[in-house]
Amino acid sequence: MINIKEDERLNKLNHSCAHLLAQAVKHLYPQAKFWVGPVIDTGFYYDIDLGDQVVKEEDLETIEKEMKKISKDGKKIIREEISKEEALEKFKEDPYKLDLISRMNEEEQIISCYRQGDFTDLCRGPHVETVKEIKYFKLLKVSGAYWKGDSNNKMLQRIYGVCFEKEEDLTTYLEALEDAKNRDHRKIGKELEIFMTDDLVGRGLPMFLPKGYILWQELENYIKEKEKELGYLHVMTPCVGNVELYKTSGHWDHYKENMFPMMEVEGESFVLRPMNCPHHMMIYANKMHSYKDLPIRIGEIAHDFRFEASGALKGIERGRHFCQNDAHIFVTKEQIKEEFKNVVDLIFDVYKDFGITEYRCVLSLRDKEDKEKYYPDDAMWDQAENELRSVLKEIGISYEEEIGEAAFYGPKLDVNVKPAVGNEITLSTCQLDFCLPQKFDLKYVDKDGEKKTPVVLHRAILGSLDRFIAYILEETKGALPTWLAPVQVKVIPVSSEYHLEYAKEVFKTLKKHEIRVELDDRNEKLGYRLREAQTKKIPYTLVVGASEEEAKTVNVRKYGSIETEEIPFEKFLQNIKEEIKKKRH
RNA sequence: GCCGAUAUAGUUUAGUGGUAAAACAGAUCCUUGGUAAGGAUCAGCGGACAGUUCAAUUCUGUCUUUCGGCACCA
Repeated sequence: MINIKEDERLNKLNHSCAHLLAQAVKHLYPQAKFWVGPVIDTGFYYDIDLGDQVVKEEDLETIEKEMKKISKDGKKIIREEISKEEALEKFKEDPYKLDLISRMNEEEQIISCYRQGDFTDLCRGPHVETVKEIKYFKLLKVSGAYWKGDSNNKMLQRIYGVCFEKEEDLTTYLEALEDAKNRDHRKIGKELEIFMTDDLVGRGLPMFLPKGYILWQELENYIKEKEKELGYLHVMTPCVGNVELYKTSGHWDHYKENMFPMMEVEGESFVLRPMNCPHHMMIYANKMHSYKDLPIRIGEIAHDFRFEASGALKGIERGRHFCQNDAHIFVTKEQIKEEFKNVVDLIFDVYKDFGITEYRCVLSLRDKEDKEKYYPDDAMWDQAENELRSVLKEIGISYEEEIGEAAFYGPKLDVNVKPAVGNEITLSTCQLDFCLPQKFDLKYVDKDGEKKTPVVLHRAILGSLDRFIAYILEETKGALPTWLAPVQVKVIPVSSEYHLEYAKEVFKTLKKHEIRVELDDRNEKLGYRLREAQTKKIPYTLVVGASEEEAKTVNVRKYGSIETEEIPFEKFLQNIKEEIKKKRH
């Protein structure tokens, strides 16, 4: 989909459209005060304070009409420059504008405004020449948005829209939005019976259905195999822990808001764990380690529970229970660089297998000013941040640094992707931690016989299995690669009366070779049964009738293709087994 | 959590101040077929709790769910 912010002409057009929106809103709601109206990747929005009034979805049409009216009127958009003093005087009734002016650089004494007819807005520009050029636009949605993005602040009204040069571009864009909705994992997950939710079970607590659990197990086995090859040791730990465990780790202080409330039983207090780092710390502490043992890599497909804000829940992409593909790697300070590189290599090795090519790497660093959130050890932080940075540079992946995004215990690398609908999500993460090992007083005996504290790398490659499944459902639109498909082959006898025996033979042989196969011997028309195999996105459909029975062949149709091929059954069996074994994109 | 919307059959949707419709899926029967929907019959529905009303699925309120955003985040 086109990125509007990065296209020079569209950027200008959308920015001007935001002004047009503001002008229309001012006509309809004279009390309106305006905050900012930036261009974003998907169009533009404007944040507006309407006092006690609220814009509803049904009002968008009225606003659009007013915008069209102003556009037709065709006023010129005129740039005006005034001094800072003049601006302060001109907008003295408008606290939002005053805020914007006061945030400008000391040196900036000249302030530019754009005027169109009866409306003037503070703005750097650039804009199109006249409002007449703003013709093919649509207001998409309205919502609340906190002023300056801070939930302690007042909530303003945000109206989203998009504008194009040509009508057909707008139509194409709106169709693409619809298309994205059809790719949404919540829709596909329901259609293909991957997972379900139920009010009675509870909000944000999805359940995997038989077909979904097959997918789940394949992914679990896949990643565990990879990890085993790399020297990971897998463990299993309980989902409930004594609250003292989390007080020791510091999570109780830093993370309580996101945890289910404490359970008090027989004088003891327990919590549902939001993560399993502390459990793995205790596993490390279970015995004395030598420097020769490090790195020690402890992995777990771990069930965790987080009390996510109700508005944040989103199918299996974000629930209150999820399963992390988690591991904690205990290393010496000297090993940080190499092991971090190993993890990054593993991430991209996995991405290659799944054909994931569109992602954004973020190096999350601490905010040096925020003394409260982050573990206070500047030397450690500096060292850690520098080492991660140097590994990323060495490997040569492009990344962005974000200040203040680090975990309280250390800096991290996040790999983010865009879902079909909604904001960017983190798929993989690797976090450096020099804090927990100290809190749990972990030690290893070094060469010189001295006890030293290791450093920990927290990492998740598939992130959470739940989220990863959501992601690949959207990427594949539900047409999963054969090795992941819950049903890999559908066998359809042309006639259940005459060809059933051979069909059963094919079915049984495939089953014996652990191919996930279904036999459709229902008394339905062939076309009907074929259609169903296609809508369920089954990778291979085998039609068998008289000629196939005679020649011991199968008529193969691959999902998404209308071509068919008659090949010896033995050959098909061999091919599919090889394909599944490869597990490659 | 906040702002707004939303809730009808297993699913996707229609409709109504007088107890509800269709398609697909399901069951039974007929149909015996060559690459995306053969036919007939049957069964199945108003998120919860209040209020207004002779009468509420329909109007109002509260709660809950889901969705779009904000904030938060694997």
